[in-house]
Amino acid sequence: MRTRDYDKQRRIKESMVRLILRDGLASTSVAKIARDAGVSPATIYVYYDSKEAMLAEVFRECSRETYVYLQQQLSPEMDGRELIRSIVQGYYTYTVEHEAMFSFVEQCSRCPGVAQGFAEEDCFCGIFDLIHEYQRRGILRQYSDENVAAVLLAPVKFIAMNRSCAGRDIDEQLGELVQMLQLLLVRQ
Amino acid sequence: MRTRDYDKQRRIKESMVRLILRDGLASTSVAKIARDAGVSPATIYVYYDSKEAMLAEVFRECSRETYVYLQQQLSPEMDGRELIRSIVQGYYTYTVEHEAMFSFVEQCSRCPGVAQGFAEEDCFCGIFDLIHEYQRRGILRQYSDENVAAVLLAPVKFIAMNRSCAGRDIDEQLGELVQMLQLLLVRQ
Amino acid sequence: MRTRDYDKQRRIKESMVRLILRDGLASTSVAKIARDAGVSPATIYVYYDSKEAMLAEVFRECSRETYVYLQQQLSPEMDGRELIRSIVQGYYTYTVEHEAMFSFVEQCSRCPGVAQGFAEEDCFCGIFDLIHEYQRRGILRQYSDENVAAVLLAPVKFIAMNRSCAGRDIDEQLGELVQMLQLLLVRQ
Amino acid sequence: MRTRDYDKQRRIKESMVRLILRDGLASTSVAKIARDAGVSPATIYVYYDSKEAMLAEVFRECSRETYVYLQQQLSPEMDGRELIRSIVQGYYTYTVEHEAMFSFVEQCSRCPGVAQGFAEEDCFCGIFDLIHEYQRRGILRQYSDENVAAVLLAPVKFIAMNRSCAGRDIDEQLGELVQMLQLLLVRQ
DNA sequence: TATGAATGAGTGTTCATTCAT
DNA sequence: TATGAATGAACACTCATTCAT
Repeated sequence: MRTRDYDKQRRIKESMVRLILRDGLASTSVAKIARDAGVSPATIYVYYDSKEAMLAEVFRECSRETYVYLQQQLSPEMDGRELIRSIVQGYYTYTVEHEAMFSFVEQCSRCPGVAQGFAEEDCFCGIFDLIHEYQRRGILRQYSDENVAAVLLAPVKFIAMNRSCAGRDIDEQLGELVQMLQLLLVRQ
Repeated sequence: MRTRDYDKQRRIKESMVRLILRDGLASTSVAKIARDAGVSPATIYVYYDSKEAMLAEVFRECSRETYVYLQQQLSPEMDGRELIRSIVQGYYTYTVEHEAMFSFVEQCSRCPGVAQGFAEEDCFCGIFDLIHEYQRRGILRQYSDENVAAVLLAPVKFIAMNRSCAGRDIDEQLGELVQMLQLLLVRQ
Repeated sequence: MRTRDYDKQRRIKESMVRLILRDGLASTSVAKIARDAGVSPATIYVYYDSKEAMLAEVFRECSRETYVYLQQQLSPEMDGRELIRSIVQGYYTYTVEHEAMFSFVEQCSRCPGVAQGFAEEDCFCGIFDLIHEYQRRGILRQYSDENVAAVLLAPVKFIAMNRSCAGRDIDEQLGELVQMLQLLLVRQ
Repeated sequence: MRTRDYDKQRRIKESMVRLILRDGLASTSVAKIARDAGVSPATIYVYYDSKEAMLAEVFRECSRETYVYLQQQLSPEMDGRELIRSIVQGYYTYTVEHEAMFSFVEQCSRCPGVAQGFAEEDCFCGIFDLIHEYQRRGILRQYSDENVAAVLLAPVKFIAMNRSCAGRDIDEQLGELVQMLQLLLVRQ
């Protein structure tokens, strides 16, 4: 009996994610993904029950990965300002360096049936644990988790998405955003 | 000769926007839109050159509308804190009350070929004029336009999108966000 | 607006029926039918909602046609023996001359989902009216409708189906069957 | 070396027959049969060269079985009327109790390539031997084999197929049919 | 302007079968 | 013998678009 080829599955995932960045979710068909991954369309159905199931599964995987990466950038030794800087910078770097995965997640999260019952915030919980610790120690202000997540992540995403048409220097802009969020969140 | 029927065009737009909220961009076909709008598929091509052109055109219209509405909520008589509150509250209310249009814009904005060469920030310029005025008068802090837009809009969108799974009271959360942004942007 | 081309629909029906005789129900695809009928596969869906709906609709049409033809062979002026002879001979002739339609009906009638809720006997009712008249006049014996239909139709179908491998003369055989059924059904 | 597992082959056959009753020949795939039988699709090809060969082989087996069963119901001690009754009743009982097998045979018998070169009558030969004996002894009338088979089997099949929609009592109907065939075939 | 008919190209998915173990 | 992986070809069906009226 032939055994499962996990490299094949990896190629399928990567093709899907890359093509969705290039052509958009609506224009990425199973046949295109298969051709790009160098497998038969039927092979995709060995690994996934349906296109939607594939999208949903990879969507969840990618969502998790982002936050796992982000968490690895952080350590309890950092002071409050460093923590904010690392989150903002790390999240930005990730979205830019994993542009395809990021775009894929963004598109899936707007798509009914794929993102169903999945909240981005849930992945953020590991980071919340750290933030709570800082809040308990009086280093960060005591805002609600939802709003902390909202101001830490959403503006970065906004900047990452609009970065191509921005005239000014992106590092400078990001630096300013870090300052703003430090001012907002870190108890002086 | 019959004249162009603007009611028909309106119905087409509304059907498209509503169906994209319900089924997603990828699952909304010209035929479905036509059926929902009560016209023939061919009729849609009287008003638009192609599906993509239709998406792009309505996308631009909807994007503009959001900011027109937002601007109407604001007046130069407001003090700084009121200004921030109005922007945040107005934007939130709009996204919730025009859920379909908002979801439509979000989906299109990730879609290459539809959102091509269109930046959300461009629509924001009317509001920037007002903000610049407040900054000149020393009421608001002098952050870059990009970052001001980022912190004012993105967190609201984030909250609006995740509002269904939030345990806590949404008004309370929004109130806190307003306070945070007032603290951040308004010179005390 | 282009109008419906009923000749096209006729060709679709005929292709379907002919191909099902040649290849069997299970091996007759929509694409094959379309190719044979000289239309696009998509065109078939202008006239029918689905393959199953098409089968069911044409099945009903064909079933009805058989009995309409049969009824036309009969007249109240016939005596009892002539009536039996005409039914048997007419039914046999029809199945042989409309072999494709007959085979199509036979295959559909075994297929769950196509023949659902359709009884061959229902089409026979016009002929039953005539038979009842003969029974009332004491010309035919008073057997139940179901058994009269069973002995009049089923053996003919049986012979028609097995006619290729029969060694003996088919007309002679049919003649004998007529005699048997006259003996059975006509009061002497 | 493992030996051929006849239980496995039996399960494959049973699954095929059962599924074809439930879903129809056209909707019964090798994969479904394998899943239902609890084996791998590849295993089916250990026992059969192809799907068509499998259908043809099991079709022949099932056809034969019916007549073997029927023959067992009969004995030379019976008088003419008993013989007719036993054939009719036995055949009916068999079709009802082995509904799946019966439906399977019926569907295959219309399918070119499966039923090719196979006549139902051939299986009937054992019974013909007995019937010939009765004819020689002057108990049954001297009709041709084809017509005897036609009137004995086809009406029963007809009744069995339409039994669900019949309003009247099925035993009563079958009793009448027996009487009719006794009248027709047994020399008084 | 407005339309239902028509379509070639494509959709997601399953097919019967073979491969490698 | 027995299998899950793998597949090219086919499946039923829908797509965005154009045609003929």
